[in-house]
Amino acid sequence: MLTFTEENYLKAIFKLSSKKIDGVSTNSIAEELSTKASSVTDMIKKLSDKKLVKYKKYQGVSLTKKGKQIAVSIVRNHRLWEVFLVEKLNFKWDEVHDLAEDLEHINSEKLTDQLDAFLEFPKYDPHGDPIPDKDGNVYNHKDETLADLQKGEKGIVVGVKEHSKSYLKYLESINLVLGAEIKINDIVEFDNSMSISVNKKTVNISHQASKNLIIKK
Amino acid sequence: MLTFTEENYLKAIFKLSSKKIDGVSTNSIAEELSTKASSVTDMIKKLSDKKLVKYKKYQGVSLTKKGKQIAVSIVRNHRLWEVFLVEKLNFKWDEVHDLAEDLEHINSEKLTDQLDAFLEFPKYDPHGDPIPDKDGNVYNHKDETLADLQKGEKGIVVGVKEHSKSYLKYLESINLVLGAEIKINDIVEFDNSMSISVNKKTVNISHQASKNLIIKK
DNA sequence: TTTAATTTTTAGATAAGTCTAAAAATAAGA
DNA sequence: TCTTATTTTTAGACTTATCTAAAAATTAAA
Repeated sequence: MLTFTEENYLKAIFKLSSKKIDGVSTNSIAEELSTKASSVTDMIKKLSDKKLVKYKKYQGVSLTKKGKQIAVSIVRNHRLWEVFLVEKLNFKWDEVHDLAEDLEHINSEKLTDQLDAFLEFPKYDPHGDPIPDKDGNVYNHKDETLADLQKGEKGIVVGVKEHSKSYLKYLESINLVLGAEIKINDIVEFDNSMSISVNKKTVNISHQASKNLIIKK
Repeated sequence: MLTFTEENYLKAIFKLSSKKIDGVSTNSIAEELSTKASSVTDMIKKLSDKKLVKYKKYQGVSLTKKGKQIAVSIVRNHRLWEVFLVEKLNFKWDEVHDLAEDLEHINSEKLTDQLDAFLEFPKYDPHGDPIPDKDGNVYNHKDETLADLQKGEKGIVVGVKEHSKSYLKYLESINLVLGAEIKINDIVEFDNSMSISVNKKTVNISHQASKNLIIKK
């Protein structure tokens, strides 16, 4: 059995791995977990002893098959709990992350599978992130964002690339929730801000905001 | 914020307090938590510093108002999660304890209250133990057990005093579940075992088993 | 390619929770 | 009451996860 902390390291390495092909750096893990590089080195040695990560000094780190399995199952837990909190307990999409961070560490395959069934096997969490299936397969959205659309094009909101409370609250306030239909009215060339239509209302949205909204055409 | 361990100590002291009027002994806490008396002494000092327990050397320990509040809220969490696991996720009553031991430590008043509402404000957990309300009030069953009934009397199963897997499984195998109606056919004077009727079937039950089954006449 | 900057690792310390073994206090028995 | 037995506490040590500060390795720049 792994500690809470060990599991969080695996999850962090998994998250960072998806962005980089080669080994993940000590520093990036430290930043992801708000800790120090020296602490990361210590922990990586431990995870390496347990054959959960591949590690060579100064060369970065990557997950072994076993380590990846564990990381994915934690992500699966996390996202299923988020669905539960939003769908069943009426939480808002900006309120569930911290609770799911705790709930994800409750390790019981039966619990996870029963929860999955109870929620009727959801494919995505409340932020549009894909929920890994029982075998650990994850089907990510294509990385097309609102910022990639041209004037006149239409799209549907399917996810977010930024999960901060403030961003999520902002999106909700202008009805940019999952499933919302968007039409691009205009793009300001100067700062790439957009005038868009959502729910028959027109709003302006900054580039900073539009490039974090995942869209399906 | 308290650690997992600190919370477990408070819960243990709360449990033991309900059986004794004066201070709870170091040894009994050690036994309850499967740890050593010396560890208990150390932790009690810490909890005392935090004003969660009243403690005088060699005189045992008792919860302060604040300590009791925390303990009760953990018990509330525990029992609500047990209801969730049984009612919503189809767990058996002998499978939920360990999971609830983990889930109970997720501290969020909102989570607890929303869960309570989602479950439609249950009064008892799957073992018949009362669920403390939001204000910390607990309404225990009268301590009348099957062993207290006389020949010819009838009763309804409302709870158990022993929570082991083996006992719970055994009860279920003879249909002695919450709500079951029992009639005492006969009592063997020699060993106080009983012949009883449940669901129109007749079974024999030992004194050891009957004295742990809480009954309402 | 040699020096400078950055990243990573080591060394040594700290805090939490635990343990064993021994000392101190309390309770029980003759 | 005095001695023995039991309970509780103290002392010192260990483990896990963390930190700071300094050393080592790698990368970047002149």
